[in-house]
Amino acid sequence: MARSKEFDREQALDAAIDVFRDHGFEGTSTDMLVKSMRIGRQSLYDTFGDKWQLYRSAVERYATAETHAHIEILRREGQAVDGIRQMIDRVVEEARRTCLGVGSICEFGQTRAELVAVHQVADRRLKEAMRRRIAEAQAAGDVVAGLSPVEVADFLVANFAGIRIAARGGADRAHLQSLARLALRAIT
Amino acid sequence: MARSKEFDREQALDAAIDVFRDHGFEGTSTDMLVKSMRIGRQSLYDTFGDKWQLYRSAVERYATAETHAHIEILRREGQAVDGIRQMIDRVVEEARRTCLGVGSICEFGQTRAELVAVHQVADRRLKEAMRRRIAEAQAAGDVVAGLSPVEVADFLVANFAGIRIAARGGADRAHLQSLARLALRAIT
DNA sequence: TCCTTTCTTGACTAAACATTCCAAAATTGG
DNA sequence: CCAATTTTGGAATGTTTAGTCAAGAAAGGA
Repeated sequence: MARSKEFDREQALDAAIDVFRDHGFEGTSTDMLVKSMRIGRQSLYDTFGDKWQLYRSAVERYATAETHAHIEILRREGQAVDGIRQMIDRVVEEARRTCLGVGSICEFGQTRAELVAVHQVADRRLKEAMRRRIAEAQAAGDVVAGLSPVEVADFLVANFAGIRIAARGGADRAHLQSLARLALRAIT
Repeated sequence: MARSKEFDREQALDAAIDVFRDHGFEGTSTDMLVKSMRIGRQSLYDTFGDKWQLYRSAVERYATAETHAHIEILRREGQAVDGIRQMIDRVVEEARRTCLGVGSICEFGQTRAELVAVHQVADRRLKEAMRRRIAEAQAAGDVVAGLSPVEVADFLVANFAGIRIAARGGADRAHLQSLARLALRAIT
């Protein structure tokens, strides 16, 4: 069991994630992090190395959690197409909070190998699960059969990003729901 | 006519746009700007005010040019649906270069009223032109009649962002073309 | 030619920054 | 209750930053 004195590493990381989501890497200072994480400056450096490693850890943790949440909801429903629908609905519902994945890709593109690796792992995991579920939905006649599951998964993920950017730009819920509806329309 | 000694303000702004596209606002230093723009430090402050005003001017100029390019290609073809198709193709073709519009929305969201205003103007102009062309395509039977032109325009713009993020994340041309194809499929 | 205006250059300031150091306080295991 | 371990917060360090200043070079007009 964890000692009570030591601060909760994952809880602190979650606080860091919140800050990075709102301000990006360059827009976040170590002071902001220390205050939000409610740990001493030295603890931050002892536990996470430096600002960059903390950011990398935050992105990794976020990507893992987000991927897991996606996959979980995707598989929850009996009918594959319902799982897909609920996955999109969830993106709409959560879109008000900035996505750290989108943020880090926007900020760094492919310039940091460490980040690219994190994104690749999450991307592969998510899309593999999606492809299986899409094929299932195709077999059930709920998703158009002429499209490859790979294409469909890529398209949906791109639309997640599109919905999130629209939300960050100020689009309201109805607007986002309309985007989701049309994305779904493309594949059914 | 412009004097020959004075540097070209718009040319310098274009150079600034290039830097901001790649590194964002926070990731760009005034040194980087001065070097890329090939003007003296003092000239930068005299001409553009400060780093933030320069950024705002860059985003505004970029948004205006990008909107204009979109609309121009949208209207070039005789058939409305062909204009729409070519507009999407252009996004795919240019997607390798980071979009400053997407970048600034990602970095600042709605936190800076000055930026929100710039984006709103561009957004309104582009979508108005798109709605007209979409209605035209619907009348010709090339775009599904059951959808409102407003919805379709919003959907396409969101997919532009999705395609651009995918490209920034490393997707190759074939991947982007597939995204474009599916987006078009949703509305035809 | 001289004068005015504009651009450049490099040095400068002052603040913010990430990171390290240190000593005190807190917490735990024994 | 003691000793080892951690956490903390403030001070210190050295770098980077945005922005200013002042002297000089280039150009154009008279």
